[in-house]
Amino acid sequence: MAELPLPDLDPTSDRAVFRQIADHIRDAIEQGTLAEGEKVPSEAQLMQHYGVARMTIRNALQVLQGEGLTVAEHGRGVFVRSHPPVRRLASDRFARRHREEGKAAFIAETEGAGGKPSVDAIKITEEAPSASVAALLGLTDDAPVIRRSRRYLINGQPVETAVSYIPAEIARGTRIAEPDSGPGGIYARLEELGHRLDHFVEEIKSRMPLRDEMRALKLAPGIPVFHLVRTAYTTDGKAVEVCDTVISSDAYVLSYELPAR
Amino acid sequence: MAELPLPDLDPTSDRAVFRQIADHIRDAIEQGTLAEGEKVPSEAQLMQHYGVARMTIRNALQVLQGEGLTVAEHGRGVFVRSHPPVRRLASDRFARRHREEGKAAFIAETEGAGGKPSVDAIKITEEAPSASVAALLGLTDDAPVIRRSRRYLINGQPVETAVSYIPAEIARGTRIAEPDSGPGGIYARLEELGHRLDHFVEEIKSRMPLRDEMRALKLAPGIPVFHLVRTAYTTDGKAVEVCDTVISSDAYVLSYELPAR
DNA sequence: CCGTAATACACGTATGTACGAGTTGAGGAG
DNA sequence: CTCCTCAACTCGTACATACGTGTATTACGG
Repeated sequence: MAELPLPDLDPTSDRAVFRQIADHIRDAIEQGTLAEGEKVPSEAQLMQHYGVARMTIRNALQVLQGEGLTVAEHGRGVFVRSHPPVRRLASDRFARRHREEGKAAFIAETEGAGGKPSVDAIKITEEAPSASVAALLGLTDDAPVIRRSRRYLINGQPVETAVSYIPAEIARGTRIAEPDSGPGGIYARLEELGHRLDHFVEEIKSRMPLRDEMRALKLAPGIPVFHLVRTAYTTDGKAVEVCDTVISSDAYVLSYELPAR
Repeated sequence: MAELPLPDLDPTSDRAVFRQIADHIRDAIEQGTLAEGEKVPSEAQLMQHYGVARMTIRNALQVLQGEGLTVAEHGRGVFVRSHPPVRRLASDRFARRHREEGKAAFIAETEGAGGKPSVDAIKITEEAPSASVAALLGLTDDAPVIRRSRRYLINGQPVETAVSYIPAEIARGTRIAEPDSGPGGIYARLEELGHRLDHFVEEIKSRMPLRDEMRALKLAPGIPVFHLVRTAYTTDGKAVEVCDTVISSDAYVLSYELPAR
């Protein structure tokens, strides 16, 4: 094992021992002494080095894991998280010119960046919308919606789950209610149906994933998600779609261009 | 103490005991049985209820804390996190019409939402930019920048830290290099100096806060941050400012409007 | 030479104990 | 009645121990 030069504890410090240890390892990571993917000394080694109990070491390691700096692999060790190549989700990804090329936004964007896109777990149902979706779509209580849920993967790695809601009055019986929505995706279909799209509004939250999201996106502990809700408006000001997506925050950087006017 | 009806453990389950306990409490929170701000049963009570060791209870509580669902208060108990009123950070906040009203974006926006804005810890220095800032500003190696760092608070609660970088060639000796940048903020000053702003590009990451950020924003464990880097471009395509901000994710929802064209 | 079984090592889960430190409320002193 | 002290309760930190489960290496037998 390559010797990692860790400082000794400062017994005069007020700072808890396990925090001091976490600080030492964090510093080593931030300064590159411990490189990405490299193995952090084992619990036993750290116990020996610092002369403390295992619980203290585990507390320290848990701090780092909660910060998303390390991942523990059962039976193998604790490793410095390697940050996967981050993709940029650009604000013009729904521009009509892309749609007219016949590809859905995700496919076009991923292939353009040299990745192999795939879509997974497509489920389509018709149901009553939640209160918040109904409000965004401007629907009355009992108007049903078509619900399209699916999962996006890049090179087999899940990166995003998405659920679209379209008023059933618009989508029922059209290709929007089929698993394969055809070239250009559902936005192309909506325009063909005479709903000329004018703009989108995206609302972005950041939070820790729920249990299900952690599973669906194969997220390591300490990795938050973007929760993005996009509403599509037509030129006559009507909302025709709401898309609720959860995006792994280490797969993407979001990018927006804003006019200064 | 109001009795919280928690299920018993399932001894046949593969799921670790502390995870089962975390699941029970999480369910109670999600179903509203445990309301926001309410006290989770104490460690001693949970030990008694489940008949397990304290470490097992603490592991369970730590899971929930890592998910941002609860906060522990030393000497008082563990409480269901209450989500503060979330504010919307709109994409038109830097529109010229706002600037011309003579208020900086943050002040105008916060007062509009009925909060008391304040700004804190203003520090201005001149220094050599980091490689990434230099690249965004299109500067050569040794061209210095003016660095304006500050912290924004709403009703005394810190919500955002921001650091702006402006080429020293532009800002040196102007009001941009003073603590009070005057009405309309530095964007107003830049336009007065003949740098007519055309558009901004914002890049958004989501991640767990670093130690310093956690302190500066008074963040509870389990709360991620937005890391937003905005670059301001003039009509002749030159970058004149880079603003690097870290925003508490439970203070804000970001909102953007995108054209469909 | 190869496959398999034993082994060492890694983290995961759980028990029990002890003491420290912040908060709160009850009860006694003034 | 008020103030203060103290006890009780809370979470925070740290120790010691034991066993489970997954991984990788080594040694041995075929």
